[in-house]
This record gives sequence, structure tokens and C-alpha cells, in this order.
Amino acid sequence: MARQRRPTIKDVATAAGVAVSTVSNVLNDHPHVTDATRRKVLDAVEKLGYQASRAAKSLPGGRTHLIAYCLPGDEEPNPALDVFLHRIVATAAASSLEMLLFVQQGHDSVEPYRDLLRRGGADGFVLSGIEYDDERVAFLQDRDIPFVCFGRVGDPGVTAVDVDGAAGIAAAVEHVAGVGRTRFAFIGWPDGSATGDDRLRGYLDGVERSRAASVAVKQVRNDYDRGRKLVADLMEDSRPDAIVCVSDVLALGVMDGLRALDLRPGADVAVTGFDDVPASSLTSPGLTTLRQPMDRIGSLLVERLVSQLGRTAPSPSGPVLIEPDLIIRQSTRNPMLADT
Amino acid sequence: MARQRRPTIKDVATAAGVAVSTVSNVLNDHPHVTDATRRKVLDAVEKLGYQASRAAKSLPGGRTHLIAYCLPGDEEPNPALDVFLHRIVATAAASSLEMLLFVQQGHDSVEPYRDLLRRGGADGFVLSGIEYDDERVAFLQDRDIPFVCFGRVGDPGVTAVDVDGAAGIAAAVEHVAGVGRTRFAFIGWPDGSATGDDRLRGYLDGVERSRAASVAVKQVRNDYDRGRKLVADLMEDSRPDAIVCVSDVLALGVMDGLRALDLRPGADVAVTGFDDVPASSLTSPGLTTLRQPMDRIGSLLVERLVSQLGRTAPSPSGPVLIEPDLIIRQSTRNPMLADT
DNA sequence: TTGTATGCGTTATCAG
DNA sequence: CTGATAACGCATACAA
Repeated sequence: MARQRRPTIKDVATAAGVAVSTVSNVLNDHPHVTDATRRKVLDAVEKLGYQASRAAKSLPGGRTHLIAYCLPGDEEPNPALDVFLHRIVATAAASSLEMLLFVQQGHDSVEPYRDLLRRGGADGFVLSGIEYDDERVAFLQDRDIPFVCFGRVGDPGVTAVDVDGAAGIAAAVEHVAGVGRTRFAFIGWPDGSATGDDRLRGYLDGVERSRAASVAVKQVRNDYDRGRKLVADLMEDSRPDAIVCVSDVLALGVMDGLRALDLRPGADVAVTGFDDVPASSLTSPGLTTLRQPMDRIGSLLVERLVSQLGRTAPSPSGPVLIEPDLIIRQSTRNPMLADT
Repeated sequence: MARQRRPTIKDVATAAGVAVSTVSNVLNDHPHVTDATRRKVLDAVEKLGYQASRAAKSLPGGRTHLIAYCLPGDEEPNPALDVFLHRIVATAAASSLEMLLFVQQGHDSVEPYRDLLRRGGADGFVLSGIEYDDERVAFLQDRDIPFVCFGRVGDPGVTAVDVDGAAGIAAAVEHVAGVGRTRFAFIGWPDGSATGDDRLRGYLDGVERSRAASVAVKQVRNDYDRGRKLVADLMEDSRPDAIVCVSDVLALGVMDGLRALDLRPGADVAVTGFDDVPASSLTSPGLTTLRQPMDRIGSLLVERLVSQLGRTAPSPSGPVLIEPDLIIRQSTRNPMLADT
């Protein structure tokens, strides 16, 4: 079967017996259009299954009706990307925006953005993996390109959404204290990561608020084996009955390390993580952890971006903190209650 | 700083002292262009940082220079999406194609595609999650739209790339037989899934080729707890010393179930999975499994799609099978060799 | 070999 | 309130 020509605005105009500009007016709901003509036009549109060509629409206005997201380079795999992208695309679609994916090819983090902009690639950007003094932020800000960030940005004029790691960890600590644990240890990342520092702060807050004791704070690379191997010394030196970890990967390693010492995670020592990676529910006991609500984050980001693209009033910007969800599993059950 | 106007082809022409069509000719490397003028043009392009506007380029030719991928609805999370998308985008970029992401909003699987095509949304598609008699395949084939599939398609005229699950599982069985296991059991999905049926076939082949015995074949939903609970009966009824699972999720459940029976996965009973989800390396013992090489699959798909878009000769199509990589971990170690 | 003119589908400006 | 028409940036005949 031959590919049939897409109907154009001209076809619609002819079918409706009006001028093309009228069709355009109706479709972009301009004022001053009779209900009668509107009806005629919409009928014709319906009948022909017409939709304006994105390319053609872009040309006069100079707006692509596209937002873009740069896939993070291949650091750690990101199981949440799934939900994040899905939500971004869906939310954008609600505002008649589509989404372009691009990648960083070389070493320069701004080059892909510059490149895309050169060819009129997109109207705005969603950024993730924000670093201290992120070059991309400066670059886009400098040319006045709309963008939003998933992460923390120093400049309060930038729209940024981030997870409140501190609040999350503090909540986890309080929950664990609530099941009777009193001697806490924290396993975090080395100093200097915004995310890691934030979570450590939450741990300290949580311990203080719970009137519990922090018997140790370790800082290591985010690595399963690090977590596993670190446990022996930790237990010997400090004898914590609760180990709060900055990430699930470390927490899973810790649980394994405990087993190697013939200690039962959950029963003998409480363990918590952060991220709710799939593995956290695929282990026994399940790992109590904090889930970043990627769906809420995704829609929030795009909603803000859309309003920036609207370009009416300078839209409300600034940082937003979203509390992660505490997912309680058996790794922090109450040791007083029977059950294996 | 004000957003400065993007340079147009006209600016380049002026800067180079030639006509716009000459610039166009150079950029689309048409024949019959003097080296001297080419040089002049390229210099001007370089100096101005010019790139042709995608929108403007699309209009005359009717091609968007975009390929599109529909994010699977929220079934099971897909940790491999990450690599898959990254590779698709990167490979497309090598052919000056960009990638558009869209999602299925309603129930109808073809509607998003029809919708995108109506507005001249993309030149071609990458499909995944192919079902028997997939509606999208029929739809796109019918209108002669270029597309490629990740999965298996009946029609040999369709370009499809799939993982050779049968070969993968057979290889796993042979590996396990090689470490001395002789009584095999298989835990698969209910009949009727192309992927599941394929893997079961591979299991049976592998057992036969290894001159081992298959003592049981169970078929259940892809669920951690199913795997975990099923083990008790399985061990009692059939006493396998190797359990081959159709997926990592089931395999992880099985390992947990074994532990509950005080059996050590790897030492007492070998276990294998499929997918190499992150959890498989974040458990002890690590799970021997098969990894789908999403990077190779992604580039292969796009390369094929690009050649279809070339529209020269009817490009080579048909199915391609890619063997998964056997990842050997401690869940299938040799029980004869000492070590905990 | 290079330049000129036309058209792609849409929006915006303006005259009716 | 509606309809012509120019313009958007580029490719593609075609003429020079």
C-alpha cells in the first residue's frame, strides 16, 4: 500500500470552505472566531485526521516545541531512569511538547548542548546529575535558555528540584529508633558530594532527635564489597545495633557482611539504605530504604519548564525539596517481636 | 546576556561570498564543487558555528531526521533501558539522526504511532516488546514506514533483532553440567510467551547435549516469591542439584528459598538466571546468568533502520539472533573445589 | 561550476 | 470576523 500524503492545512481549509489563516486561527484558538466557522474547521480537521506538521510549525516562530534531555554518561546504571523519562515525556505531552534525547559524546559537558542549540534543536532542557558549579547551568543561564534541574544548584534563580535526603535519612533513623535500636552507625560516601553530605547531616539530626547514640561514621566508595568487608571491623570496634547506609548498594553489602559474621540483618542488626533499587526487595530480609519519587520529580520539573517556556511573567523558580518515601521492610523489623 | 540570533545559511553565504545554494551544495556534499569554494564555505561555517536548522531542513524534503522510540508502559522496570537508549541515540547521531521519545497514553498500542506520524513526527521507529502478531508491526508495514524491532517477528521481511535465549540457556546448562551437576530442573514462565518458550527449548537442548537428566519443569509467573516458595516442593519431589531459571527474578527467589531450607546456593545446588539484573551481582553467592548485550542490539537496530531510511535498494532485512553473554558467578561454582 | 528562483507547511500581519 | 500574503530557513530544480 502506498504511503498517502499527509493532509496539510490547505486541505483542511478547502474541505471546510475557509481560508488557511482561519484554520490556523481556530487551531491556535485565537479570539474572534465564530462558533459556526470553528465548527466547520474542526469537523474538517476531524474528518481528515489533520495535525499540524511540527517542522512547518517551528519555522515561523522559531520554537521547536521540543524539550531535550541528555542521557547521563555510562557511570552507574540507573534503574529509575525508566520512570523518570516516562513521566517527563507524558507530562510534556500534556502541554503539546515532545521530547528529544541526546547524549554526551566527548568529554566536554556543555558541547552537546551547544551543538543542539546551534541547529535549533530544542526549546528547553531538563538537566540531571548536577554538580557543584555545573558548567551546563552557567552556559544555559548565560544564553537565557529555559531549563530546569534535578539536583541542587547554588543560584536560587535556577529552578531546581531535589530529594530531601537529610529528611529521608532522619526519618529512617527515627523509625529504627522506634523499633528499639539505640546504637547507630552510618556508612556514607567520602566528603564533598552534595548528596552524600546532605544524607550524613540527616543521620546526625535523626540520631539526635531520637536521643540515640551514634557510635561510628564511616565514609567509603559506593561499592558492594566495600560495604561487605567493612562490617567486621565496624561490629568489632563499635558494636552498633543499627547501620544506616547512604545507599542501597552499600546496605546490601553490609547485610551480606553481617551474614558472614553469623549475624542476622533485621533480627540482630537493623540496616537501612537509600534508593530502593530493585535488589532491595529481592533479598531476604527485604531492605528498608528510601525511594525517590521519580514520577513526582519528573512531572514537577516539566511543569516548571513549561511555565518558563510560556515566557509570560518570569515564572516562579528556585529550589524545591521533595521528601523521599520511607519503604519499611524486614531489615528493620522490631527484634522484640517473634518471627524468624 | 541577550540570546543572539542563530546564523542562517544566508549569513554563511554572505560571509563566504557565495550564494546560498552553494553553501547548501557544500554542506550536503554534492558533486561538482571546487575545492576553493568548498574551503571558503567551510571556513565561514566554522567561523560562524553554523548548523542547519532541523526544522527548516525538514520542510522541503519532508523528512524530519528523527527516529522515535515508544517507552514501554509501566510493566516491569527495565534496568537495561539505560544502555539501550544510550546506544540507540549515539548510533543515530553518527548518521545525523536524532531521537524522539514518546509514550503510550491510552490502551491502543498503535494510536501513539499514528498520532506521531500525523504530525510528521519522525522518519522511522525502533520497536521493542514485540508480541505475537504485533499490531504496530502490521500498522507500520501497511503504510510503508521504516522500522526495526527488538524481538521476534513472524514475517521474515521485517528487520528484527533478538537475543538467542535458547542458545544462552543451553550454554548455561552445559556450563553447569561441566562443574559436575547431573539432575536439572527448570523454572520457566507459563506457555505462550515467545521468549519463555524459546528459553525452555534451550534448556531441553542443553540437558540433552550434556547427557544430563531433567528431573522437573515448573512454569510460574515471573515473581520473586513464586520462586522462593516453589523450592521446597521442588527439592522434596525431585531433588535436583541444579536449578535453571528463565529469569533472574525467579532465580533470586529460588536462592532465597534454598537458604530457607538450609541449602547453600552454589555449594549444594547450582542456580542460574537470565538478564543479569543489578541484583545478581549484589547477592552472595553472585548469580550466574545471561546478559543481553543491549549495546550491540541497540547499534545493530539503528544501523538497520538507517539503511532502511537510506531508501536506496530495499535494504537487507530479516531476523538476526544475538547470543547473550554467559556471566559466571558463584551460584554455579564447582562443589568439588573447596571454599566457603 | 555557481547563482537565481521556487516551494515546503505554517504563523503572523494586515487589509477587507 | 475572515482572507490574502509575506516570511521562516533550507533544498532543489534550472538557468547562467
